[in-house]
Amino acid sequence: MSKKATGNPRRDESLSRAQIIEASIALLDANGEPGLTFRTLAERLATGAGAIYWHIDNKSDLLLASCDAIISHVTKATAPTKTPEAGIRSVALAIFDAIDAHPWVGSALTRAAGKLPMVRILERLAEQVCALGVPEGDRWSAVSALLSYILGVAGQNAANRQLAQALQLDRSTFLEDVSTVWSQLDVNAFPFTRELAKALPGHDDRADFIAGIDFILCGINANGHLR
Amino acid sequence: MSKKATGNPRRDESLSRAQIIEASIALLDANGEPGLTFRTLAERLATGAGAIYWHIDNKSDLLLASCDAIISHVTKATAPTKTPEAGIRSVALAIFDAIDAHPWVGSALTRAAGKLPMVRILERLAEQVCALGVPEGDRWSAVSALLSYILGVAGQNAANRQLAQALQLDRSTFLEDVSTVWSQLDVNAFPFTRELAKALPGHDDRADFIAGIDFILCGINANGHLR
DNA sequence: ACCTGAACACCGTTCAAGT
DNA sequence: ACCTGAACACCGTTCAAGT
Repeated sequence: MSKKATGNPRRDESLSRAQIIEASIALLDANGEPGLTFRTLAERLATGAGAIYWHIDNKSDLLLASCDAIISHVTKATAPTKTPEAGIRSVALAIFDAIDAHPWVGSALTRAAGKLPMVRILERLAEQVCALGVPEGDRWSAVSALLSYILGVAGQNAANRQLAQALQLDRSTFLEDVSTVWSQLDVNAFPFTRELAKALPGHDDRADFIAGIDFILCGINANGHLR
Repeated sequence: MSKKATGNPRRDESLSRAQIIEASIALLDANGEPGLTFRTLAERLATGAGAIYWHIDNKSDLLLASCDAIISHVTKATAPTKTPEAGIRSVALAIFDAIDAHPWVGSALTRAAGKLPMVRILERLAEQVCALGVPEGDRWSAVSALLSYILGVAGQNAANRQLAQALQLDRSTFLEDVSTVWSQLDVNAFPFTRELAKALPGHDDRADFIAGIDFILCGINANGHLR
């Protein structure tokens, strides 16, 4: 009996890029960024480590493609909204939730400057900003502010999640730990942080996130009134 | 003649944490994040790789400490400003410029969730937000929005710089390259991005950055008027 | 107390060799 | 055309042994 016939069933069809990305996402979801390794990936795909390089350029290509698989799904069909403001909130929240579900997407997004995943988000934002009536010359700064803010929250959220994961803590105990550290800071040097520490454990990430979006929307609209 | 007496002059005093951090920053500035290695660092400090571990916990500790050395300097004494708004802009710009000078600080900041460098920025922002007259209950969302935005731009800027550095391109040719890629995207799928591509090469990062800060400030102030 | 430097357990990536 | 898997050139980190 050949090894191929029984044990460790080999794939029948050849490896595909889509298969690799799917397995990559599974690994990233399960064990975070350090969980994605060419060796682990090869094992999971029942192939050799080098085989992957036939379909993928390198690790950063793999990470980018995995990130794009998530983001493209999220930015695809969003339900039509009554106002452009609501549209922006809905795009933003969709990304927020995606990163909540896949923390590694946050850091991948930050490193994919100008690449497809970022562009997908940019496009949806620009679409709504345009619908808001912002003239072409002012669109860039509006879109760029929204994008930076979204990516900023994305990055921070991802970092929080990954740190909590590495320390084997759930979200709330992690926040409590940060809160206690903050409240023990030097009173003279960090009076405000000590105050804010109280609010930290109870706060709602998602609500804070849209609050920020609304601040920016307010600024964008106010700029319009000046014209 | 002993090796110690002439060649490769050994340090006279023992290694210090400050020395290590100084050397670490020099390496990071010179060759970016991949330029920082325990081996290179040890060589530069004329010591063994393991010696560093007597003073530093691990690489992430080293990166955090290096980042904090930059940020603490930047957040230290800022000139008093006429308005809190100006104060916020000045803090924000100081960080923007620091990351411009040390791109690796941007990514380090993103990964240092809740740690000292982030707290230093948070404190300065909270101070000014308080001076703005925002009541304690509303401060967190205002500070958090500003912080997320600043860290978002920080991260993106750092990513751009590091990518450009890796590709051996200067800022303007890098932006032009991104711009051409964007303008070649599918018209149906990315009409807005194609439009924005035109504005990309000419735009002023720093001006865009404060434009975003002003959007948020506008939102924070408007919230006050509702009370 | 502080340092040395070999050794360990990993990485991503390459490439001759196979089918 | 696609895959194999050993080999290469790195990493961060540890630790017995030194001073």
